[in-house]
Formats: sequence, structure tokens, C-alpha cells
Amino acid sequence: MTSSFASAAGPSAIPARSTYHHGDLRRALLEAGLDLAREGGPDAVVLREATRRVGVSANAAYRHFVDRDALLDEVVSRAQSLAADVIAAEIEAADIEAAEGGAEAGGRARARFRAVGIGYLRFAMSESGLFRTAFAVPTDLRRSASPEAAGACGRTPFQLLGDTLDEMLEAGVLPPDQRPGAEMLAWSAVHGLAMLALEGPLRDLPAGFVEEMAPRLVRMVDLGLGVSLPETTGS
Amino acid sequence: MTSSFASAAGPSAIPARSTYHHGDLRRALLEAGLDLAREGGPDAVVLREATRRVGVSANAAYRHFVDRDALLDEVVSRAQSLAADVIAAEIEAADIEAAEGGAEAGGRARARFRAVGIGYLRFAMSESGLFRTAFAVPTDLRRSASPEAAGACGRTPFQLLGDTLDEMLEAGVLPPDQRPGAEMLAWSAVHGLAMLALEGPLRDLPAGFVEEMAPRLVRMVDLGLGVSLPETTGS
DNA sequence: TGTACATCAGTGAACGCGCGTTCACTGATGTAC
DNA sequence: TGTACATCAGTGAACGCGCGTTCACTGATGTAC
Repeated sequence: MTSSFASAAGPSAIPARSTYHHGDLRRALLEAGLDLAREGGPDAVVLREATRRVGVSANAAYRHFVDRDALLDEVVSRAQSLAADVIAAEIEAADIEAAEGGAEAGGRARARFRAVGIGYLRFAMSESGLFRTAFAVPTDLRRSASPEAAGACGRTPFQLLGDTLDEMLEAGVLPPDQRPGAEMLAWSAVHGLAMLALEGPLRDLPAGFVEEMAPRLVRMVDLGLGVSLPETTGS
Repeated sequence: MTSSFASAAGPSAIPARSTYHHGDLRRALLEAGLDLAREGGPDAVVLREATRRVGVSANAAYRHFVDRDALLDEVVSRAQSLAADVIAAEIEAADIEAAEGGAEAGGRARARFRAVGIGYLRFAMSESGLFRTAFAVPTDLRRSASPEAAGACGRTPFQLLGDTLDEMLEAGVLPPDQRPGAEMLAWSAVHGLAMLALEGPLRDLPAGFVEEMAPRLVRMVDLGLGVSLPETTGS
């Protein structure tokens, strides 16, 4: 199962290699690590398996990463970056829909905010290994604002969430006293649903359960944050 | 670090033993497993270490558990049961406070509902290893309704949550159309905050952060579920 | 009340696994002259 | 343009770890007679 995100440049991850020097081993190991995370979550990011897949001896990785954690750290950032892409795409889709529906600023801001939650859950369900790698590995908040964790749009998932909260604030639909710390409240809700479904007691609920629950959940969140706006047709 | 929940009957977990037969090995291993979970979460529940602590040979465990997973399963149930106790205590405290404040049925039901969330988070923060063992191990919803996972009150954490939702429904403060699946929405919110703080990117936020956030979170949840009631002094 | 014996609940040693990591090494590369 | 040589990026073998689990065993228990 080779990553669909495999680098365009550099030798392929298939262990056919003619030269003694790999040429792009660091990147290849990172891709392999990402594949492992995709298939089995953070615990599956294992140095020996990554080198095996790249077709290189087990210790070659140490020329590029000080230890296993160094590789995992980079994989975590990449996973967050991929999450940002999914979320950004969801925001964009919601934005277009809201514009077509003729929503005013408040409604559009709320639609974008909801899209962050929907996108987060979509990523969690469609790429559960990467999701767990991105958000269920003990790490610190700093990463959530570091450039390596940003997606193509230049923003991290955490920043996208903050952006949409700011937009609701500016549009006057989020009460100002609710703004501080609102990231944590909103994040908690979607993260909890994902984790219950992936690693918790909601494990073997029917497929599609999370998808059904997601709109209700994000609605609960914005309503609970004091965003009261009539529901539009578009969501 | 010996468990404060060590069994009253049976030999102690300290590996001093005179008889060839242990006498109560199954229980002792379970207690040791619970201690391990308390100290290091589910991954720390390791057969060899449990037998080491009990002072018994490594394979003796196989007389009482078919494999490591069988031990872990029981530890998970016990951990859920302990969570139920903490939550039940929180409910009781809230109940007394609400009664003293002269709250009517709706206010009391909401206070009890909120207490479930507060208790859940209290357990998560004070017994993080047990919490992760109880709720962050891939398992199925059935356990959440099984007698082994019930606390002293005879109810599991999941059942306590459902109970308080039903009470709000009966008191007329929860809109009936919101009731189905409301467990999942509420559970997601508190579970997410706990997981972000314990195993995710909120890892090294200042101590007390979750405690500060908890009341806001549960308020967000009931408001988001459509429970609108004036705030009383008591909460 | 005593005893033979099946059964139960332990022991000690070992196996195989896969991991992260280190060691001494060698082939390839590129730069100074 | 050619060459000596430092440096870089790999190799192969090995170590130690801790785990789950199995094997053949033995000490203790309790029950039938």
C-alpha cells in the first residue's frame, strides 16, 4: 500500500535501487513513516519497518533522524498538515454553498466554522491512522501553530479553527465573552466523537454513525457557544 | 505505589508469601493490573509485571486468565466501575446543592446532568491512567452496559449519563427531539477535552486548565442540546 | 480416621519475536591542489 | 584535467530488552473409599 502522497521527485519507495547512495533517503523514510501511520496509527511508525520498505539497512535511518521519535515527530507534523488540507477544502465548499444560498456575513462565518468540525471528523474517519497520529500523540500545543503542521493554505488545523471563530466574532454572531478559549471547547467536541469512535467504546457502531452525528454535534457546539442564528437551508 | 483499592481479603500484593499456593491469585493479579493501569494506562497492563508484583512466576497467570487480553478486559471493566463511583459522587453532591438552593425539578435534573460531565473530567484528571484504560481502549459499547462496569450504585458511567438525560426529559427541560443519541453528543464533548489534555496537543497546558474549562464545557453542551433554563446561583 | 489418588495451582527454563540502537566497516562523492 | 584524500551515506552483524507464551515439571489440596 504505497502512499498516494508519495513524493514526485526522488527514487520510488519500492526497494529496487541500483546506486549505493539512495539519494533522497530522508524524504523516502518520511513517506514510509507516513504510510505506516496511515495504516496503523502512531504506534506503527517503526524505524525498522520504514527502512525495510525503503529497501535500506536498518541503521541507515540514523544518518537522517537522531532516533525514532525524531521521525515520528515529523510524521505527526505532516499528518496535521494533511488534516489542514481536508479541513480547508471543507471550508471552501461550505463557503461556496453559503454564498450561493445568499447568506449574510454571520451565516457564512457560521458555515465556515461548522465546516472545520465537519472536515475534522471527515479526516478522522477517512484517514483514521493519520488522524490518530496527528492528534492523539502526546505532544504540545506549540506544534499546532508551527509552520510544518500547516497545510497548503499555510494554516494549521488549530489556526483554521481560530480563524473561523474570529470571523464569527467580527460578524457579530459570537458573543465576545465566549471567544477566549472557544477553540478548546469546539475542538473537544469533535475530537471526542472521533476518539470514541476510533479508540473507544463506540468502536463498532455501524459505519456512518459518525457521519450522521457530525452535523448534530457541530450544531450543538455553536448553539452552546451562544451563536444563535436561524438555520438556513444550506446546512 | 500500592493500590488504595487493594482487596481487604486475601494475601497482600507484596511478594512475601509462605504457602506454595497463593490462595487468591486471580484477585491479586487483577489488583496488580489495576495498579499498572493507574500508573501507566492500558499499555502498562503487562502480564509479566503483574506476576512480578504479586511475587509469582510469570506463567502462573495462565491458570486464571487465558491471555493478556483477558486480564486487560477485566481491568477495563474495573476502571469503568471506578469512574462510575466518582461520577455518582459528583451527582450526589450536585443533587444536595441543588436541593439546598431550592431548585425545581428542571434545575435539579440539569445540575445532575452537568455533574456527570464534571465527574467524568474529574476522574480523567485525577486518575488519568485508569481513565485511559476505561475509555481509550478499543472495545465495544456493550461493555458500557455490562454489570462488571457498574459502580457501587449499580450503574455504569454510560448509564448514569443516560439517566440524567432521561430526568431532564421528564422534567421537560430537554426537547424530546434532542433525546435520541444525546449520550453521544454529551459524551463526545467531555471525552474530547480529557483526551486532548491527556494524550493530545493540550498535553502540557497549565495544571488546572481542564478544571477551569470543565464548567464552560458542560454549559456549552446543555445549552447546545436545547436546555434553556436561567442559571442558578449554585452552579 | 486413615489413605490412595486425581486434580489443581503453582515452578523454572526456555522460545521466538520485533524492536531501538551501536559498532566497526566500506563504497561513493566531491573538493583542494 | 587529473588525482589524493577527507567526508559523507550507506552496510552487516550484533546487543540487549521485555514481552507473551509454551513446555515439562512438582508441591499442595481435597475427595472417595
